[in-house]
Parts: sequence; C-alpha cells; structure tokens
Amino acid sequence: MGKQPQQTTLSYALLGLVHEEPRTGYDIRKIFQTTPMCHYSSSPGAIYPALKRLEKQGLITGEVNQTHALRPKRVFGLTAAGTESLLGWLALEISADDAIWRLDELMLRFAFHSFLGSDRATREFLRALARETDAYSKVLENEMANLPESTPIHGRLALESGVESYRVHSQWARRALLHFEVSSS
Amino acid sequence: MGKQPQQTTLSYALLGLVHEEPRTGYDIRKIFQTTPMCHYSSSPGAIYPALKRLEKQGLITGEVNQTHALRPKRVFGLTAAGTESLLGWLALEISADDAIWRLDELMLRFAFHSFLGSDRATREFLRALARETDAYSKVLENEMANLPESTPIHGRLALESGVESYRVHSQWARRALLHFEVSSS
DNA sequence: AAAAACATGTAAGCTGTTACATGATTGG
DNA sequence: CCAATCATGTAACAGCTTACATGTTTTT
Repeated sequence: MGKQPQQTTLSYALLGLVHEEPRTGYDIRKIFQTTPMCHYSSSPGAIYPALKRLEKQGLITGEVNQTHALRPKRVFGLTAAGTESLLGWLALEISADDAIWRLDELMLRFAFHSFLGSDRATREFLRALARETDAYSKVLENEMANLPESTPIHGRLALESGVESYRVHSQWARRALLHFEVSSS
Repeated sequence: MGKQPQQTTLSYALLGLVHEEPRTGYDIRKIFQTTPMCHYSSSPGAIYPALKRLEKQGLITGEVNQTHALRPKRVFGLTAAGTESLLGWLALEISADDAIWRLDELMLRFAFHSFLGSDRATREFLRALARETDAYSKVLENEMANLPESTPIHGRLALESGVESYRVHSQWARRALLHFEVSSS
C-alpha cells in the first residue's frame, strides 16, 4: 500500500519477464534482441544495472545457478514485494496523460494483463484507453481545424498522422474489448 | 560536408523552430506547452541548456533584445552552419531503423520539410517511409503468425496493435505522397 | 497592491548510451 | 584450437527530470 518508488518502463518490462519465468540478464537481452517484445534496449549497460536496482529494492532476487562453479549465472525471480509492485502497476488507472504521452508503456501493461487473474481490470483498462485516445484524437482534430492559414501542407499532414494514430489505437482498444466481454445470454 | 556531432531530437526541434522565425527560449516553451507540435519537454531545465549547447556549437546565435536594459531576453536565430545542419538532417536518407525506432523523429522531420525548396526530397522521404513501415508491419505480422500456441490473447492483441500502427503509418505516407506528385499530363 | 504571466537560468540526481573488459563453453 | 556464443559486468559521458532560484512586466 505504501507508495513504492516509481519505476522506469524498462524496470516494469523486467519485472514482467521474470514473472513469466525465472530468467537471467542474458535471457532478457536475447528476448529484447529477437522477439517483437522489443523496443527496449538490449545493451548490458542498461539491463544489468536495472536488475541490480530492482534487487536492491527487494523486488527480485537472483539465485546463482551452481552447475558450473566459475562464471556463475544468476537466475532472477520475483519476490512477494515484486509481485505486488507488478500487479499494482498493471491495475493502475489510466490517466489522460498516460494515453497521450506514454502509450508504449500502456501497451506493455496490456501485454502483461494476463497475469491478473480476472478480466474485469482488463475491460476497465481497455475502456479507459479507448476513451482517452479517442478524446485526444479529437483534440488534435480540432487543433488541425484551427491551424493558421499559413501553415504549410507538411505540418497539416504530420498533424493528420497524429490524429489517425490515436484514432486507430482507440479503435483497436474497442475491438480488443470484445475479446473480454462476458458473453452473457 | 564534415560529419557534424549528432543532435538529439529536441535539438532539431529547436533548430526548426528558430528557423521559422527568431525566437526566445520562452517562446519555444510556450509552443511546446500549447500547440500540437508538442511531445517535447517544455521544462526550462531541458530547453535552456539545449539552446546553450547549440550556441556553443555555432548553430544558433542569441541576440539580446535591449528594449529593457534589465532582465534581457535573448532572441535566437540560425547561423549558416545551423541552416546547413537543419537542411542536412531533413534530407537524410531514411533507414529501416529510423522507421522502426524513431518514427517520432521522422514525423518531426517531415513537418519541417517545407523548409526544403523542392518537393523531390519530400517524395523520396515519403516513399522510403511507406516502404520501411510497410516492411516492418509485415515482419511483425509474420512474428504474430509464429507465436507459440501458449501465448495469451493479451500478447497477441498487443502485437496486433503494433502491426496496425505501422500499417497505418505506411498508408498515411502513401496518401501524403499524392500531395507532392507532379500532376503530369 | 497583489497576482499572473513573462523570462532566464542552475543543481542534483537518475537513466540510458557507448565502449570497454573479462572469462567460459560449445561447435566445427 | 579457433571462433562464435554464452554470460556478466564497469566506466565515462550525455541528456532529461525535478526542483529551486531570481527578477520583471502586465493585468486586475
């Protein structure tokens, strides 16, 4: 319940991955290099310090795999506090700012929503996401309509791309929601 | 021609804005706060140091407006080297990596393409953007098809959102291209 | 006279980048 | 035995965030 120090997106990605199954830093690097769950830095200079931070905060623990005595590899898993932090993040309410500036993080959160037992939070998540992205696409649409005469076509088109981007996300969220609706009847 | 030290996206945004017309740091902050050309930090701790860096590199110069002797405001404009750097950046070829990881920067570049006199570079830009985003959407599509059976629906949907995102950008680029085609006949 | 907006900056701290460093294990 | 891959880390540096600091001009 106490307010936890807020993590970077990378940190949450790490928490989610070691929650799926215990992993080493190297495992995680490979995932970031070779799977679509990428868009995160696979550089050792990012990952190992991040893992160390999480360990110091008590969210993960590394067990040394002793099959080879020298050059041990450290397999990380979530602690109770780590699980709590991860699940708390997943269930967080979506703010308008999240939808506008941190869509990437929201999509990562959604991808990990399978960790929540029930679909209720996911439905709420998708409804909020659809609402906020739709609202912002309309804000941008409005700003496009009020652009000064002199605005060159390039600027207009770039803005149009932004409008579309948020609109498409909103539509995606509504479509995704159908997968979690209770098929009542 | 010499390789210039590469700038951050924020730096290029600043170069573009002061190229439109001479501006102060405060002007720029307001633009980032109030117009859709935002998504950049309007914090003084980001902007003033960035302006100072550009000045030290000789890309912009600040003229003190002496209408009020105390608390002077500094109006920045591009130097010849600054113009060269900005135009060089605009005309840069698009790599696949740019389209995958730095779409935001590409859209900023496009928005400033009005500074290039001719439409030829813009056409090339849009063609390359359409090609690369389309190619990557297909890469993701393929990865979605090859996802392990066990992958939860959340992961699939998140990936689908990525596929769509790139596809929509590609379609946008193709549509935008129509505005710059020579209406030959 | 006070509040809001104008206007510019600095300092500490955090995170990520790039580059370097080290050594083990496995496949050809 | 050599190369590639496995595996973990550190160090210097750059840039951004947050918070602070300061003083002016305009509006109410």
